[in-house]
Amino acid sequence: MLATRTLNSVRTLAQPLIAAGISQELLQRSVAFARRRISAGQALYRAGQVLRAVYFVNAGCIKSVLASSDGRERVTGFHLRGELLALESIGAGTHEGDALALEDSEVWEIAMCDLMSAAARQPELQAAMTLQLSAQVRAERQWLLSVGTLGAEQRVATLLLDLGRRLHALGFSATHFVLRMTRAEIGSFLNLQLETVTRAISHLRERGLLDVTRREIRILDAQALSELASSGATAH
Amino acid sequence: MLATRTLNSVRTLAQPLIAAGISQELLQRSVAFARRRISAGQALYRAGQVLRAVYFVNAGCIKSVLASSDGRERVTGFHLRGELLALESIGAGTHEGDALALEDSEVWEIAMCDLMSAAARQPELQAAMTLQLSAQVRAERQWLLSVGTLGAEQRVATLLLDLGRRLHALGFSATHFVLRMTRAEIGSFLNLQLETVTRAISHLRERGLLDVTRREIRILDAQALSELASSGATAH
DNA sequence: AACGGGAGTTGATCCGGATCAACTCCCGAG
DNA sequence: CTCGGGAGTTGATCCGGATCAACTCCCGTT
Repeated sequence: MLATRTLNSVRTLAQPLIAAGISQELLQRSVAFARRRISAGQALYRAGQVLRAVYFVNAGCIKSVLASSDGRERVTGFHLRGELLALESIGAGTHEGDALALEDSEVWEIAMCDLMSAAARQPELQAAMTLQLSAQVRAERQWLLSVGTLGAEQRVATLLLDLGRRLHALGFSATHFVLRMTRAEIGSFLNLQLETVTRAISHLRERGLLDVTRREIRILDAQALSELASSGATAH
Repeated sequence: MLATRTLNSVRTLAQPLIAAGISQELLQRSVAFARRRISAGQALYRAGQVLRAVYFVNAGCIKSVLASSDGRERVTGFHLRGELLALESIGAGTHEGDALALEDSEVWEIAMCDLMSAAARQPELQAAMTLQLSAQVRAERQWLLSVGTLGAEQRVATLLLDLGRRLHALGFSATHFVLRMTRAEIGSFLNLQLETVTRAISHLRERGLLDVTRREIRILDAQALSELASSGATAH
């Protein structure tokens, strides 16, 4: 089955390691790590905690959340297998945000001190980290552009297509999957209210682009969806 | 004169090198670079061009712009002395966006091949790049949070305070400066229309927090301004 | 089986900022 | 000096999404 590739230059919203140059294999032979299971709803780490490790998501789905001192808060990403968490907190000493498991998940915990010494020994690992981070900056910028430019429906469509694409890259169906997050979490990520997310999804369903039952999504017309997602900037 | 420090934990919107660990001095002795002058309005580089160098801003003001294939476009940053440009395009091979001088500026051009070989020789330079990039990711996230959470006036206030803070760090006044960018460029950065920027500034003036004459800004009550900037999320 | 509660849906209304439309002001070119 | 045009300001109106308010539905408990 061929990937339902979008035609336009939509970049992926998160940055899987493989694309960025840190192969899982390079990690495995370069540094020691410990497997760790987190059950749904549990925190992998919290904002402000001392940065002791970075985490490779091996299974499940993790959301990262950034909160400001005065209570404002936003989901900054949904992370699937193959993504690296907390790397951006290197240099800060503490975690910048929370990471919560949306379902039972497994991560590989890579102790900071091991990572640092391995990176010092192995220049290609250090270089891979640089690549990984620069790709993350690019993804973040692209996302900022999308959120700022697209209307509510377009943002939702973009997210659904992106999730499908990422799941497909992991061997799952790109068009039929189950959301691991609530409407509120989607809204927080897309900078929309949960009602608006619901309405956008409903509208996409009415137009025959999707089939939806609670969290279960079936993309019926990926082509049309991706055209919608990148169509004229209705701004907001 | 003491810095008009904001009380809350506002992070700087851009990431000066010094804070992130690449000292200017480390750069100077590690790699060769060429001085290059760009006059106002000229491009330092354009999206899609092959990434031949990264640039250290030594004087002036440079804006970076990200555009999507379908015409949407956003200013992603205003860069002053001490900032490094195009680092996030490492690994992409080509520049992700345009960089335009907002006034006559000087940059130090660091050829990619030199940077790469220097980084391979000097682990601390490679590590510094990692730090720089991770700080950039954090700044980007913080900004995403702000733009998504704050109302128009709060965003404008945040930007003005931030510019003041950064200028102050360079030895200039934090409260009296001249904007190098148009209202439209500010709007593009803040995800607002230019009229909205104008109105926000006017309103801040009416409330006695600012004194404004075209591009000349005088912050009269930094305290109140910073309280406003971080006050309750009126969302948008 | 009844209950309770979180998640999702849908409708009505409101509002912040976008959009459209004149203006003014300043600056640079001839 | 005059002229032209880009930048900024201000007002009027519109609209997308926020907000408020019922609902329904599903699932897990007791």
